[in-house]
Amino acid sequence: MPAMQERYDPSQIESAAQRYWEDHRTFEADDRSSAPKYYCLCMFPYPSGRLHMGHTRNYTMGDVLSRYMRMRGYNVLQPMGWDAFGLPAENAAMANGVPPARWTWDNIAYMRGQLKSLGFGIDWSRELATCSPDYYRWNQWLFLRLRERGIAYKKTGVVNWDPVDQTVLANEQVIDGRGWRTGALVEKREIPMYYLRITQYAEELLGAIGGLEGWPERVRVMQANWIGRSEGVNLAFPYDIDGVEGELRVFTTRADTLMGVTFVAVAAEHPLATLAAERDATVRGFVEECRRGTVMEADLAALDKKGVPTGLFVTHPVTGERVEVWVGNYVLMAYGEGAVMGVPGHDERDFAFAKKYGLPIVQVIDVAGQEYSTGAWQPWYADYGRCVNSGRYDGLDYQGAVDAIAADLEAKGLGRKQVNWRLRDWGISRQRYWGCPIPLVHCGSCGEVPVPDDQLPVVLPDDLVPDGSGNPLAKNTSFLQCACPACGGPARRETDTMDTFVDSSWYFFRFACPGNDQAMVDERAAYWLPVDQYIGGIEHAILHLLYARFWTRAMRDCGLTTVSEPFQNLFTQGMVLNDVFFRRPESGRITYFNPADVETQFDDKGQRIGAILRSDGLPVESGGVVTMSKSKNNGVDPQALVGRYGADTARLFMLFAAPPEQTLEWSDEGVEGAFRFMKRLWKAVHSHLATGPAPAVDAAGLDDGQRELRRLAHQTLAKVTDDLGRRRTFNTAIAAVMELLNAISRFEDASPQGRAVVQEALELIVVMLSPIVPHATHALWQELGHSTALVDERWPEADPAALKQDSVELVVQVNGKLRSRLSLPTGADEAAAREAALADENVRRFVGDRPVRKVIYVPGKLVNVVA
RNA sequence: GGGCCGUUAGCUCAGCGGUAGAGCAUCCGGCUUUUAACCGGUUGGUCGCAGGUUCGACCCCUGCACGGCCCA
Repeated sequence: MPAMQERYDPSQIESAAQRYWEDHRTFEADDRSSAPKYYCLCMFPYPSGRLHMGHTRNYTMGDVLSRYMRMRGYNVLQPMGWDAFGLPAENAAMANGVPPARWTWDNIAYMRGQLKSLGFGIDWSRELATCSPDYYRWNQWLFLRLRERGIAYKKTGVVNWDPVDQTVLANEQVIDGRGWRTGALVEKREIPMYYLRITQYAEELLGAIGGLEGWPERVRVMQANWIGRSEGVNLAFPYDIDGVEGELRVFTTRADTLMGVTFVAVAAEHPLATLAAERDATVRGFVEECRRGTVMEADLAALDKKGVPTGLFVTHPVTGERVEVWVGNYVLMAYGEGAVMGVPGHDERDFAFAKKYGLPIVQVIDVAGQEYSTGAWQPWYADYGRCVNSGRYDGLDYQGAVDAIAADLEAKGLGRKQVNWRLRDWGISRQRYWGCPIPLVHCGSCGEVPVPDDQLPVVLPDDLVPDGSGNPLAKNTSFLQCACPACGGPARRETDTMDTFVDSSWYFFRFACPGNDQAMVDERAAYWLPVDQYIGGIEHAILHLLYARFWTRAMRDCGLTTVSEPFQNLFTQGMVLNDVFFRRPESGRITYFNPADVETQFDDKGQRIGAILRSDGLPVESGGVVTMSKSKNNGVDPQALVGRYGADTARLFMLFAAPPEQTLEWSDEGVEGAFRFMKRLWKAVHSHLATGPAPAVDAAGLDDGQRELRRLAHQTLAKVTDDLGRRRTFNTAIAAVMELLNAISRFEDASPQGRAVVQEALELIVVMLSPIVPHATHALWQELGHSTALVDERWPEADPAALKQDSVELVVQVNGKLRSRLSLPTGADEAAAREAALADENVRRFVGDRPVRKVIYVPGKLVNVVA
């Protein structure tokens, strides 16, 4: 072997290591193995053109776990693919006149190269793209199975309609109620769409959250809130308006407050609101205003509560009194019955509403020891208590009142107990081109006909260029025209495509069985699923994960898998932030400058005092630290980083700079620091080797200094093992290795055993860092005299003998304050510790004349003398 | 409006009932035919605020303040 390069040269080291892994097909996973399997999956990217730092961070974490588990002896699968359908490709097509397909495949090719340059241990033989017919044919196939089972069904839904472009807009294409291209006021339109009956699984999806022990608590809470089960009473306020009889239905979780109802409020789209709007211009104006307003709960909650009376009255189901109907801007048609009962005495929102419009407020719940006043809202008004002013329900508690009222309503046919869900069925139709075609045909004589399985896939033409005016599929006769599969007559294909969340709801199954053109999944999926570790951004905590959990169950009920929960463990990594710099000219638009072009200025204490643009030397304003984004021009290009410092430095910095679950603030100094560490490591090995081969460690013959370094090395191994394996805190693992390397450089013992201990410690460092900086460690392992490839090594165990200490230092406190330290032999008992502590000069001084009341002893840690 | 998370050295973070630590930055000193340099040392902390529990609280509890993330 040629002598080791003194200089750390990442580009040469990294291409050599990557070539080795590729030549040896190191990361191609075995579909059957006697070793336990480990399926490590990162959320696949949308092929937007370039990897951003968030991807890089995500995939680095997945790679560390994959490589670590591989060294623990697992049969590891780490695949990668592309979430390749979606709107950005259509936007790019419009901007550049290039078909979405070509744009997408070009992006994939580039980004694949980026991922390879970062050295991720991915099994590329399983790569998939959701825009490929081999993949999406199974979307279509399963859709047809779900349709047969009544899980997929058709009903009308509301879409955003741009009247100028004559096209349907996605929610993100509507900005302040206007179309993003035309600026025209967007209208709501009702059109037929396909839905998946996810609500049929609501109970199961909710109940199973309790079993997701490997998921972050906050994600579980978010999912539970999203599904939103609530128990209550569905009840009716009958009415007779101009001889037309009907019932206004409401759902309430607080039926115990029914006797406190002083009004009811309905959504702007509610039939009674429509009726009132026909007769009253004020109502009509208000309804219009509401329709343009938000449907987001977050906005609703912060909204100024507004309403107008309709002049219509309904009958209270218990008292028979007249109750006026209001239209409220805070009532959602899509939730519950689109109407709520107004109980201003015990609902904060209703209270504010009643105050604003001078509606009566009645106390009907009493909480012991509390004084009720209609003057101002008190938080306890919403608490459970006993009924008052409620006639025959007086004195009942919450459950008693709900039971009694529900029973009375049921007897009258005016209500019953009900479980209500916030979750709604999943609308999957998109009036867009670049997506998976919905495999249906419309025939004049047979109606809607499914495409037979043997004619799947319905292939999306890949040469169309959308122009913004509607779905190009609807104008493409070669796609549109077809023969009816039932009667053979002329028919028209469905032009709606599927929501891209469908594509990502099962890609993890397909990674397990690539290449199967006969079935959606096969027995290989049974081997690999469920995913052992799923890693991705918190922004997918709700929709993607919920849809995947649902789709997996749908596949299960079609007999395709026995798995119900696709993701055993979930890890959500934090986002990557960076400084924002800008100038705002007196007139004109704000301009953002990339932090790479800005120089930060410090005073002589190192405090940041300002920043200037390099190109003109003039100051720029700082906008704080926010998520990297195109709009703020504060992204850092992973490729530039790899080119300048190498993949290992990029990986090291991203893992070291912040705990995995927290946000990471970009710092060029931090990157430099990581690079210096790589050089230091390289040099430490080089200078150690320069003095010739080291003998084996003779554990029994070490002096104190040697034993101490060896103990630190094994302690570090124990910590890093725990940090990578259990705690998943890569930053602390790296910090511990840094400390060990510092200790090695301070260790000046050129004796044979001194050098043996250094050799062992350096080898441990190289092994411990290998999942994190795999390229440099691959090279260093061989420099340290091994003919094996580091990636195929087993993870070592800390030697218990090396960890043992002869003596322990005990902290001695008097009344909880540190006053002294003791060194005692390992295994000294309480009596010895107590005796030594009480004999200590400092302890005696602080205890003084007072009698010792108590001595607290924590073995191996401390003695606390209470006087 | 609600839910969740955070607040420890100038910065980024460890520590989660028992000695307040690391990396980076600063400063000082070396080394160097410096130019993607390196080495040694130094400085730096009412652990957000106020109560409570405890022999003992950065750590547990309560309240408050500030910041972040999420809510078709």
